[in-house]
Amino acid sequence: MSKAEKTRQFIIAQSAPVFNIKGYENTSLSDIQEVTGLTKGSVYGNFADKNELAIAAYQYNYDEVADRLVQCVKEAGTAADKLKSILDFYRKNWKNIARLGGCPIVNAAVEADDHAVFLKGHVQKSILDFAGLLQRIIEKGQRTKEFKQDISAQDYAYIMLTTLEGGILLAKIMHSNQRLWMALDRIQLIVDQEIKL
Amino acid sequence: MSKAEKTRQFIIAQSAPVFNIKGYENTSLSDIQEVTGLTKGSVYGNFADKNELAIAAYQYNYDEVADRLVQCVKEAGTAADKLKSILDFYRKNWKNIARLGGCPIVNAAVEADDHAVFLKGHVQKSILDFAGLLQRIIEKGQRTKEFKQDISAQDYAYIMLTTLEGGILLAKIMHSNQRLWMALDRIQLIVDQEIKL
DNA sequence: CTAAAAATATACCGAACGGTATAATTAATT
DNA sequence: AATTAATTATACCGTTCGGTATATTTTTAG
Repeated sequence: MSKAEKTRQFIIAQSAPVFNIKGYENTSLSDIQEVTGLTKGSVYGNFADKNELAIAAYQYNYDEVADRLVQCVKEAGTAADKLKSILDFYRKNWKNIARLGGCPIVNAAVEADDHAVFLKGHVQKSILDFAGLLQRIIEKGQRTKEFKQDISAQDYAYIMLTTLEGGILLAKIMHSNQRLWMALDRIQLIVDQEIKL
Repeated sequence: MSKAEKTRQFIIAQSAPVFNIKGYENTSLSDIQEVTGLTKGSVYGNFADKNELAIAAYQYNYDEVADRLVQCVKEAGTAADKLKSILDFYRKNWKNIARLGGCPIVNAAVEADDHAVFLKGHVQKSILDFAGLLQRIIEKGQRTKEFKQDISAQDYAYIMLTTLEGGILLAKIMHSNQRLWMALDRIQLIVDQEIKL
C-alpha cells in the first residue's frame, strides 16, 4: 500500500463519521481538514472532488456496519439464529452507532432521494444488499425446513428492513432506545409467529 | 391580516417544499429569493434569520399533512375506520407527498438529530403529536369495545408510526410505491389481527 | 546516495453564503 | 390627499465555500 493510498484510507476513515453526522452535502472541506489535520492540497491530491470523497465515505460507513452484520450471520447456525444475531447486533451496538450519527442508509437516503443525486445509486445498492442478506437467510431457512415454505422471503425481508429503519429513525431523534428495542422485538415476533414453522 | 403577515405566510408556503426537498440547512437564501420572487430585505423584514423561517416552514410542512390526517380521522366513524382512513390517506396522496420531498418528519428528523439542533424540539413535538393521534384512536376503540382491552395503545401507536416512516423512507429512495404499500398493508394486518377484538 | 516521481502544503481564485444598513416604496391613518 | 408608519428593494459587508496552480517536501527507484 503506497503512501498516498494510506492517506486516502485515512481521510475516508476520519471523515466518514462527519459525513454521517453533518450530512454529505453539508460537510465542508474545512470540516475534513479539521478532522484529518491535512490541507486541501492533500485531500484534492487523493480525490477528484468532494463528491468522490463523500461517496467513498458513504461506502465506508455502510460497509462498517454491513461487514459486522455479515460476520454475525456467519457465526450463527440456524436461519432463525442468524436473524436473531442481527437483532442482537443492533441491541448491543446501537449506542455506538448512534454516536457515529446513526444508520448510514437512513441518513444518506434522505439526502440522496431528491437532492444529493450523486449518492442515490449507492444508497439504493446498499438497500438491495441489506434486503438481499435478509432474504437469503429466510430462503435458507425455507430450504432447511426451519421456515414456512409458502411465504415470500423477499416481502418479509423488506418488512424487517422497514421496521428496523423506522425504529432507528425514531430512536435517534427521540433519544430513546426503547423505540428501537420495540422495533427489534416486533421483528422477532414476526419471525416467531409468521416465518418459523 | 396585514400586508406583512400575508407576505410572511407567502414566503413560508413557497419555501416550505424547498426546505423539505433540499434540507433545512442546505436551503439557501437565494433559493428562497428564487421561489418567492422577493429580495433578501423583504425576507429579513419578516423573519429574524434563516432558522426562524426554516422552523416556520417545517411547522407548515408538518401541519399540511397532519391537518389533513386529522380531517380524515374526524370523518371516519369507528376507531378501526379512523385507522384505515389514515392508511388510505397515504395510499391516495403518496405521489403528491413524494413530489414535495416526502414525509416532513423523516426529512427533518435526520437533520435535527445531530446537527440541525434548532429543529430538534419541533420534530420531537410533531412525533409525539402524531403518535398521540394514533394512540387516542386506539384508546377510543378500547372504550367502545372495538379493540382489545389488554393491549398498550401507546406501544401500538409507535409500532404503526415506525412501520409507516420506515415504509416512506424506503419507498422514496427506491422509487417504489410497493415499499410503502407493503408497510401500510402490514399496519392494517396488525390492526386486524392484534388490535381488533 | 542521488535523481525522478509522487505526495503534500501554500496561497490564491471567483462564487455563494448569511446577514445588515439604508434608501425607496408602498400601505395605513387622519 | 397628505403624512406617517410599515414594508420591500438596493447595495454592500465579512466569511466560507469548493476548487486549483504552484511550490515544497517526502517517497520511491536506480
